[in-house]
Amino acid sequence: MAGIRKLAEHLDISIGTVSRALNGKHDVNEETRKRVLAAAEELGYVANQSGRSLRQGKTNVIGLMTDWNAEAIENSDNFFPALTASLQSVFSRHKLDLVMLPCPNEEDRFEYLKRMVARHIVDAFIITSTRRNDKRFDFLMKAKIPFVALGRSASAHPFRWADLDFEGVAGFSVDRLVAKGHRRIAVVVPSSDINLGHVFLEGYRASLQRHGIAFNDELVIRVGASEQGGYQAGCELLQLAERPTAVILVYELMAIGLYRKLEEEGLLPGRDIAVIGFREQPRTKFLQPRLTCFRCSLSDLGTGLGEMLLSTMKAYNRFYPDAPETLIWPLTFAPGESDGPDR
Amino acid sequence: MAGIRKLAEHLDISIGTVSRALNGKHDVNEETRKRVLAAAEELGYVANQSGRSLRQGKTNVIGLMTDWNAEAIENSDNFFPALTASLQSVFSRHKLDLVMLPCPNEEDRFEYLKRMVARHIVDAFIITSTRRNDKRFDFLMKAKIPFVALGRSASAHPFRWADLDFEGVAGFSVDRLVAKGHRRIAVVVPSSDINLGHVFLEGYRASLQRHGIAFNDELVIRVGASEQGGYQAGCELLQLAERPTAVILVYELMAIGLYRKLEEEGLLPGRDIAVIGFREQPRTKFLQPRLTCFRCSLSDLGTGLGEMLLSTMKAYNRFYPDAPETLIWPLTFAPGESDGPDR
DNA sequence: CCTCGCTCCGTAAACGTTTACGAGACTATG
DNA sequence: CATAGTCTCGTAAACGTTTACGGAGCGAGG
Repeated sequence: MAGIRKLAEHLDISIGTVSRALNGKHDVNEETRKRVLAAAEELGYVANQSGRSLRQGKTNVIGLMTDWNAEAIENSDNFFPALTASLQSVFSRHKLDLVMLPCPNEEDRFEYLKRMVARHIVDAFIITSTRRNDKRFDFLMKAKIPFVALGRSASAHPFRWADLDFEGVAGFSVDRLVAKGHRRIAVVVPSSDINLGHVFLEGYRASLQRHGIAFNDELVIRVGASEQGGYQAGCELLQLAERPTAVILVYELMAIGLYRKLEEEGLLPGRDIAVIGFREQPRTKFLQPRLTCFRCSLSDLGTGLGEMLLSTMKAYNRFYPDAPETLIWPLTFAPGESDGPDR
Repeated sequence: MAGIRKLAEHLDISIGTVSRALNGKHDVNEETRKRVLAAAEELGYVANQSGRSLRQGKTNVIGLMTDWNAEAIENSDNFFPALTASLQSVFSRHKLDLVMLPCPNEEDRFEYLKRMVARHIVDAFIITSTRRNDKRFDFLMKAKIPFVALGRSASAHPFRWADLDFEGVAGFSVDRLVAKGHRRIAVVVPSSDINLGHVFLEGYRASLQRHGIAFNDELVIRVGASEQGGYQAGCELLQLAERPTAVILVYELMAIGLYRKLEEEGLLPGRDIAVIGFREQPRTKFLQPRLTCFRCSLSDLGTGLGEMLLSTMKAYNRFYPDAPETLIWPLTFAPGESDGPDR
């Protein structure tokens, strides 16, 4: 309720000067500034964000847009909360607040984004769960709104993104399995249009080619990105005429369902079929035999994403989008027993 | 960029009428309203939130405040995301948006809240991780800002809250363990001032008394609300001169650490010591032997909380806070083998 | 003494809405 | 015909900031 006007007349100073003093403008006497700051502290004055936003045409708020229906929440398994922590800490140094924009998916994600843009509720976006064909990026670029993406897309125009190193993981996994003597290596990817599936498959394909192994479409299983999906993948794998000797999972929770299915069939990961998972998570740590997979620091990834967005916002008018920056985030190998003994 | 002014002159109508038409006021010709709505749709006009907020003195945004340092995120394990889904769906029906206010805890939670209040960034709050002595509630009530809490507190003034049924769980668990012949029942609670520990202990105490068992402070273990906390609790339990025959964990992830410690000592839950966990989670489902615990529908709890807040906001000026409403959320029993066979 | 530049501050106009108020054009009622 | 009431709509004043502009005061240089 304070208001800058109250503060000004309490100090017997014009509101313009008060505003300048609080915002650190240089054309104000240091003595005056001290008085203003002291009075603001005393009266508990904080600038009303609506007024400021209206005048400045910006809100100092960053929006993290996520798919957020019940299923997505369950399967994302604390991924975004872990990311927000480091994002938050990067942004807070620049007086920016982070809010999550949970898209309830009943309506289209594109419509949701458009509404958020029109409402002028945030200055910039972090877009996640990128699809291969994702209208959101061209829209944001046309609207000249800064953003970065977590994940790639097939947009015609370049934009800034960060992503996990799917190519690296695909190459490493195939190399390792081939070295152990495997030739029939299946891969399980999410069935949705989410882009990471495509990226991983490209890496997988290239790796096979390097080893002179023909790509076999039958060995690509597409299921939901969940535990249940992993179970279903297990069913499909075991129904193949010629059973694969190894399988790579592109989403971590799938490992849980796959293990369950294998156990039902009396099969043991690492002995009867080699299994490599993707990202290690608390829930996959308890699998027996221990899952061979990769580790990834989400907090560092968040920091990288945040700084990328800051640089985008700063440089926006000058050279964006001619200088897209991208970031491929490495994962470190975490060997278990599930991919079998070395040969 | 559209702006209501552009829209008005495109229609050759005053901006006042346009605004009234869009907001569904009754003093506008139906014919005119149709034209306005059509033009708004065509030009993609959506009201600028800053302007509206400034004029109306409200933002139509609800803030969900959470402790959100790295540790809290890890240990909350998808609890809040699951809650936001149902909150979101309740609020969206009333044209309200939900944002998460992640308090990075470096600074005091109280200061953080005060800043958010002064910034006028949200109309109402949902407060979580309530402490026994929590200054936030009295502050919000004095400031006349609507809120509900997830969890109770020891505030002098009544306010609206929802909470899990700790008393019910405590009573049920003690009853069950006593029926199985246990007399030396330990309990592990979070060591922080978080209020649920106190509530649970009261229920535990009352239950013991009903069964004529003396309360023994030695059997109350206080550790961090995490896997590691559970491990540490295991260490402390096993060091007691006279080992308890049963233990109740007031935070679910503790079970994982406790199992690990017991395994290291060659002890089996359910055979050598009875264990009852609190809320079942994906991560606790895999424990062997299966953990005896309780289930809870987070989405229904979120709906309840959301509606409680709506009613608070609506009724605010009339009878709040003289008519506090509270909600104790039930959990259903999910028996496993970890609490031993019946006798 | 005049002019220039510098420092500091006040004035007032925006930003995009909502809404109290009043006015004009009707209709109904007497 | 006068009056009151109803239905529409335009006018203009807020809401709380930030910021372009200009002016007052003062010292320095000519």
